[in-house]
Amino acid sequence: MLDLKFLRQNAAQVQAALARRGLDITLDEFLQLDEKRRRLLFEAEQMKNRLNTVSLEIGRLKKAGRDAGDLQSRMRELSQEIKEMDEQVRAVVDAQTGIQLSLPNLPDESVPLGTGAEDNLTVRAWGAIPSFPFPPKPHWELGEDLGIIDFERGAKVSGARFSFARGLGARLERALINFMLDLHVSRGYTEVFPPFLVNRESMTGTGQLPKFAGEMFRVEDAGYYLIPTAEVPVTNLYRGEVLDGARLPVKLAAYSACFRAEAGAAGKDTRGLIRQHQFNKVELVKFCRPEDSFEELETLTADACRVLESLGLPYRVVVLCTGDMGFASAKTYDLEVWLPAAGTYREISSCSNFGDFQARRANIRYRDGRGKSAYVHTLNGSGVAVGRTVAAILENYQQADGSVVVPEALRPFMRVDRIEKS
RNA sequence: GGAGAGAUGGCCGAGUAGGUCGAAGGCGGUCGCCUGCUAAGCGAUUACACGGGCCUAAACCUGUGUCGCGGGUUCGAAUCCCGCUCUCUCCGCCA
Repeated sequence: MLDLKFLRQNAAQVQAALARRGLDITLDEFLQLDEKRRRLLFEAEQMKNRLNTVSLEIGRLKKAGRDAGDLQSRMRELSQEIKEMDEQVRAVVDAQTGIQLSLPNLPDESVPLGTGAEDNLTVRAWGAIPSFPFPPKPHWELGEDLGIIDFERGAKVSGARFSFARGLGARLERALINFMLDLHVSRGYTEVFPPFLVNRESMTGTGQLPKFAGEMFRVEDAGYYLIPTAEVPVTNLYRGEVLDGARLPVKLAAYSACFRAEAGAAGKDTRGLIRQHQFNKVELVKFCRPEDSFEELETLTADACRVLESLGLPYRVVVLCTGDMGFASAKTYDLEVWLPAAGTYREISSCSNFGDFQARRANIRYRDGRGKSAYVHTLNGSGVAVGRTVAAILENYQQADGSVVVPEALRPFMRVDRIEKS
């Protein structure tokens, strides 16, 4: 959410920034509502002031044993008028807040201009792209042949975009989660295990609601939402709180299952682990001082890169252009891992600085010893998506005989050197 | 699921026969004084949001709202009534 006063005073600048995102949004209606709101508010407040003043007077008169019936009946009328006025104010505020909540964050000036994924810029690449003396198989074939991933029964038991992991496949999921969490904890993150269902307020706090209801699963009766990422519960951990400035930055690492409806992705990535309704992910979340957030984004991204480097998976880092960035983000780096069978890089992590956009929605502030409180800046990034890591390991470490070598760093967790058909 | 108790400022905790209560007192914080240093002591100060004064910002003054959330009664509600949420205790059930 953008600041009310900022919107009021810098409407042109905001419109220009949104235009960089490819959005043709005018703030005219918002500004008109704002003016109307202030006008009505002022009127309502004056009426209330009169009511309060006279009510005190009535109290005094009564105490003195004098009659105040006339004043009382007049105030009864005023009280009714105030009620109607409040009704009007509320309608205007709701309309204005609705617009405010639907405006995306402004891209940082360092973000390249563009309209879509093709305009993202590669920042750097790491690792040698492997060459195979045989045609590399896609991970779903490897997984099925090895008997470690079962897509068919996933579809039977649940539906399309669900799967079972089995045997060493299941152990691989668990190993990756433990490996990633251990790595991040060793770099100063505190491990958190969050709820997977959250309420509406939390989804609004991080920006999924009200705009993106269609992308999430919801528990009908209870009204809970299934989290699309641990970002939601972990960022909302401090919703409505004032953090001790001396404790910043707060760095948290959380494993969670993630649930996404993938509406609108019909026909995309229908095979394999790339786009499932449920997948595992380890997420990094930071709360920091405003002046530190862009530096924290760099280190957060580096922390995500470290996972891929430790696993020996070739990847590149791209900075998302203005047209491809997420709703709440001011700047985003995607990590893309190399998938040999497709011969392309695929997103495996997305690291974003949200500035105070989420903090304002979720009302997360900090305070130093004395002085006023201010909104923190929030950041998060995958560290990293587990399902896609499984896919990358299977494809990059496959052998001519169909077996898969286990990356060195994972062996303490897997307790085998190689995954073979059993 | 059944029975009961509760929710007040950064924290603890007063306040219910409705009327200067944004809220006593304490702790903590900040500033000043005192002190060779520390401890202790003394004085002051210490919620947030949104408006108006104000042309941009700060400071300041002023108004409105906020005592879990939402309604209601009343000229007037932290105090009375209704609904909801959450917390705690006991019983039952359960991984």
